[in-house]
Order: sequence, then C-alpha cells, then structure tokens
Amino acid sequence: MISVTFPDGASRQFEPGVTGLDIAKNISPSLAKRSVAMTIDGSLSDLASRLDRDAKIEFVSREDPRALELIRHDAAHVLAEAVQELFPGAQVTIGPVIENGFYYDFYRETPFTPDDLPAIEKKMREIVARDEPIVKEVWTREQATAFFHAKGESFKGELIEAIPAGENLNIYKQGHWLDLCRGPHMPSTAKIGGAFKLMKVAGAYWRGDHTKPMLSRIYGTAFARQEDLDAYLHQLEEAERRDHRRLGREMDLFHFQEEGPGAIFWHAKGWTLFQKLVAYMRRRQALHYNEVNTPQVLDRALWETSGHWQTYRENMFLTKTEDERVFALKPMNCPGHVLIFKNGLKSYRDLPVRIAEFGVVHRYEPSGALHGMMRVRAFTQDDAHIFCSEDQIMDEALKINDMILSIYGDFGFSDVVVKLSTRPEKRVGSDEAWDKAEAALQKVLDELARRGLKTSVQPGEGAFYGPKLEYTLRDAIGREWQCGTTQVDFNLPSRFGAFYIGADSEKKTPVMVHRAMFGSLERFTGILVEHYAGHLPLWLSPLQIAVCTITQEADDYALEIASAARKLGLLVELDLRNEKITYKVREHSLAKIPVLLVAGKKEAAERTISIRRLGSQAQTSMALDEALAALIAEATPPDLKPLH
RNA sequence: GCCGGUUUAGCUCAGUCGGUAGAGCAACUGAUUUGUAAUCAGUAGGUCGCGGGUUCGAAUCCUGCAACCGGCACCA
Repeated sequence: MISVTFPDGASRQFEPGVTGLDIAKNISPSLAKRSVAMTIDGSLSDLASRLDRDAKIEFVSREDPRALELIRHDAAHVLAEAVQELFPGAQVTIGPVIENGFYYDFYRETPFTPDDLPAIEKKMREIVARDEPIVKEVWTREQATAFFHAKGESFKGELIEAIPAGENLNIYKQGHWLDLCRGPHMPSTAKIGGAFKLMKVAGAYWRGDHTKPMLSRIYGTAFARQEDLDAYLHQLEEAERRDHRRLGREMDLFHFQEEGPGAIFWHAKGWTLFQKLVAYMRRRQALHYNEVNTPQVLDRALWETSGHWQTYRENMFLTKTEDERVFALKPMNCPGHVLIFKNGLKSYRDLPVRIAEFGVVHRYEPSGALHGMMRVRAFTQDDAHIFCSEDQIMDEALKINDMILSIYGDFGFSDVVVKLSTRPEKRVGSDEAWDKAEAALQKVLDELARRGLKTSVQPGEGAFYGPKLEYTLRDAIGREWQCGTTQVDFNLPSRFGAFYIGADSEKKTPVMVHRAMFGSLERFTGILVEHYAGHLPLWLSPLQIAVCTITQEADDYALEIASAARKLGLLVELDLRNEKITYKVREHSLAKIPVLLVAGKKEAAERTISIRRLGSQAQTSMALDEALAALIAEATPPDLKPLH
C-alpha cells in the first residue's frame, strides 16, 4: 500500500498503481467530476497518472489558475486536430503555451491566411463539443518513428530524433487524432470550454532558425471563463489606444514617411519632449561625466580597427565620396570616445575617465524589424564610456545601476527587469578577463536581486567584447524593450592601442565600460508615451497649459494669465477662439494638454481661475497667483525638486 | 531579411459585375459671445502607395517595387 497525503494534511492508503481519478472518485464523485488534473508533489500531472509510491497530491479544478496552461495546451492540440481535419497534408510541428495564450506551428505549401481562421475556429468548437477523451500512451521510439513517418510528418520525426535515447515517448490521443507531447493534459476536449479565440497567423522559422523552413503559425488564446477572455480582448484594445504611434499622431509629436524608413520626423511638440529628456539627463550626469561630441561620418579604416567593418558592416550605412574614399555613418559612439581618450597621455590618477555623448547613431536594421519609435534606423543614445582599471569595474557598474534605477524611478517605472548576458561562443579576450567581468556584473545582479528587483541570466547573450547587464521595460501591450545597459569591454581599448600610465610607470590598457541609461532617447520617448497613455506629467509635457476663454470679455485677463505663466517658464497655449467652452475642453483634452485654465467673466472679476486637469471632469477654482505657484511647483523636474 | 496582411482626402473608413471616386470628423469661410468632451450653415480638398501590363475603358484584373501592420529572425 502507498500513502497519499492531501493538502489538508489528511492521508489515505491505496494500492500502488492507483490513478488520480480513482482517488478522486474514492473521495467523492463530485471531486472526480470537478478535477481536470492533479499535482504530484507539487508538479502538474494528468489525472490518469498512476501513483507507485507515497506522494502528496492535490486535485486541480478547471477554475484553478494552474489549469489555465492545461486549457491552453489542450486548445493548441485541438487547433492542430482541426487544422489537420480541414487541411489534409498540413504537417504538425510544435504548439506550446505562451504568456497570453498558445500557438501551433504547421508546415504547409501555402501558408494560412487570416481568412482561414473562422473555419478553423469553428472546427475547434466542434471538436470541443465532441468531448473526445484525451488519453496518454507510451510508445517506443520505433513505433513513433514509424507512425509519423507513415503519415509524412517529417517535422515530428525530427523532434523524435532529438529526444534522448531511453526516454519515454508520450503520445496523447484525442479521438482519431494524436500528437507526440510531454503533457500533461486534461481528461477530455470539452474541458477546454468555449472561452477561446484564434488571434492571428504569422510566419515562424522551424526551430527559430532563419536558415530552416518557414512554418505557418496560428496564435490563439484561451481562458477558463468567457469574462476572462473578454477582459483580455478589452485590454488589447486599451493597449492599442495607447500605442505610441497612434498617440504620436494625435498629440502631434512626430511622424514617419516612406522616404525615410525607420527615421523620425520630430514635430515641435515631440522635439520639446525629447529636449526635456536630454536636459534632464544632462543634469543627472553633469557631475560625473564629461559630455563630448564625435563625428557622424568616419573613415572605413577606423571601423576596421574597431572591428565593426568585419562584424557589423551589414548594419552600417556606407557612403563613398567623389574621390572614392569610403566612409560609414557611425552605428556606435565607442570608437570616437576611445579616440578622445587616446588624445593626450592619461595617468592611472585620471581614472576613471567618463565620457558621455548624446550620440546620434545610424544602423541599417532589417526592414521587418522596424517598429515605430521603438526600433528605428537613426536614434540618439545617452551614451557614455568609462575608461577604468579592472578593479574599478564593480564600483562603476554599481554606480551606473543606482543612477539608472533612480532615473527610471523619476518616470514611475518599477517594472524593470535586469538581465545579465554572459559570454557568447564567439568572443574575444581571455577567459580570466571574462571571469572577472562576469563576476563583477553577477555581483551587481545579486545585489539588485537582494533589493527586490527582477533579475535573470541570459547565458551566451553577451556582446562579443564583454558581458552586459540589460535593463528592460515593458510597453503598453507587454512587449519588453531593452533600454539601459552596462557592458564591460576588454577589447576595443587594446584594438585602438589606448593606454594609461600605471602607478608603476608602465603602460596599461584600460577597461572600457559602455553604458546607456535611457538607451535610445527615441525608444524611451515611445515607452514614456505608452506608459503614461499620453498623459505626460506636467514637467515633461511639451505644452503644459491651455488658457481658454469663455467669452471675449475675458480676453484681456486670459492674455495676462498666459504671459504671467510664460514668464514663469510654463509652456502655454492661449485659446481666445470664438467657440463654446465645451468645444475647447474637448479639443484640448484630445490633444492631451495636462492643464486647462478657464477664464470667464466671473474669473476676470475675481482674479481667480478655473482649473480642469486632463483625465478628470472636476473643476477647481483658485486665486490666480495661488494656481500659478502650484503649477510651477508641479512643473519642476523631479531632479530639481528640493527633496530629491 | 522571411511569412502573411494592408495601402482610397489631414484622420477613420465606404466604393457592387472593370464604366475615370464617396461619407463622417478635421480644415477653410461666415454667422453665433458661448460656463467645462462636438453651435449652425456653406466651401474646398484625391495622379486611389509607385512603376509596368491586360482592356475601348482599371481604385477594381495581372505583374514588379516600396512603405506600413502582425509575427519570425535580428537588436537600443
């Protein structure tokens, strides 16, 4: 007999080989009916799994959050079954659960189009209605290979080959259809319920490798309850509403056009916002960094020295002059900064040398990668390079980290993930140097984790010259974007022959720490717009106040307000148009102007002002001087506030 | 770069079977002097993404290219 313990601490004895379903039935028929899976010693498992030894088990109902991945995984299988029923010859590959749903990749001569989705979804609902029992079988490798080979499923065949010898091959059957799958699954297709939806089709490379065939991927999502699905779809709509590309147009910040793919046309308001960010960053780093500026176009020879010509050329904009000399637009600022460091003899006493630049870089990104302001071909980095000794790396990296977090905090970002990317296969430099660099960054990462930050490690994802810490933020629809970064580089300084004189009078090669905090000013602006849903805080808003009159009789007073506010440094628009106040309120609200100051006859007589804030219907009336003082205080950038 | 989709007025979108374009909003003009998210009336606005082709005739059909959108791959 084996002993099975339940969450409440009670335990019961069963014959070895008893299934979860048997146990549930033994407890109560309703429990058996309600359960779609169980956990065995904490890990999710089929209800039909057999127990051979003592274990702690817990039954999982369909409504349990842990069942969500089962619902989605089962939905992926049903999607595959539906596709193969409707489109004979479509080959199955893999169909995992992902963050907001699931997908299944198929191989098919003609890829699926969005028009195919309704029919597939309809078929899926049929399969769910059939309530096909989902049954696991364990096959031998030969059996599985023969089966999928006979069906012409070459991709599955490849997957089977990749499974280590000696491991069981699990086959999950539902009705006449079956798939090789790790599981677990729910007992039958009806458990999926009706709260699912196919979302989109997309191409995806087999095994994520661009040298391999392109598969046709169908994305879907599924939830336990219809209201959860509805809420999710609603959330997607909301995200679309705060998409920076849409808000950028509505707020008149910038535009793109065909002639400059991946290049931003900044409008006056957008550029004001951009410059506010630059000014903010300048103040933040003024004490520790020396700001410089380096050439936009540099000779090919320089890029050969840096290694960019050999490893980065396909991403570079090249230009040839009349006399056949080849130049490149800089894709990075580092070589320029090394040259500034090299210009003049440096002593160990000078270290660390910190050189900063709001450097505009051009990168010829693949056309398919472009994405609004988040991924462009010309962008501005708040870049800096720190030339220091090896034993200064740790200290510098920690300082950078503190500054990045403090800066993100000023913008209300708390959902920051810091990722350590370690040595890639293709790299330069000695293992000892890598050990030191990674250890330093790992130490920083540990410290961050200790402080409660989300951290992770991405093995092999580092730059060829060194490991890096990547600071990522999320956009409106949950996409993660890398912003800040700290990279440790043992390579470039020596390639350029940069050195300093050590305490022993010997020439030493400095270590170079690359760092950016916003990363790309353009991307950061995009993230900000989405983060605030266009409701920029007063200090960032490129147009802070609209002074609106109710009647022309208030024009003089409104003029006085506007000029007083402008004298105080506030960005003010004066709206004296002969329009109804409701019209003006609507228009300025749509333009996302943070503060509306409304003046009518009453205000003019009393020297007060009616204040209406973006996003609120409320109006408050206040003495003019008082209102301006409050607005000035609010419009002060966070780093200039007394308590910063 | 790869797969799929899209491209018609400043914006959002109609446009049937191939017969050389339409709405709402925005803009402009006039009237309205207005109390917190749309006052009324009128006017103007388009080489239908670009280039080829088929046709008596192309926004519509075929074809090449570009940009954009969603993914993949790549990356700040």
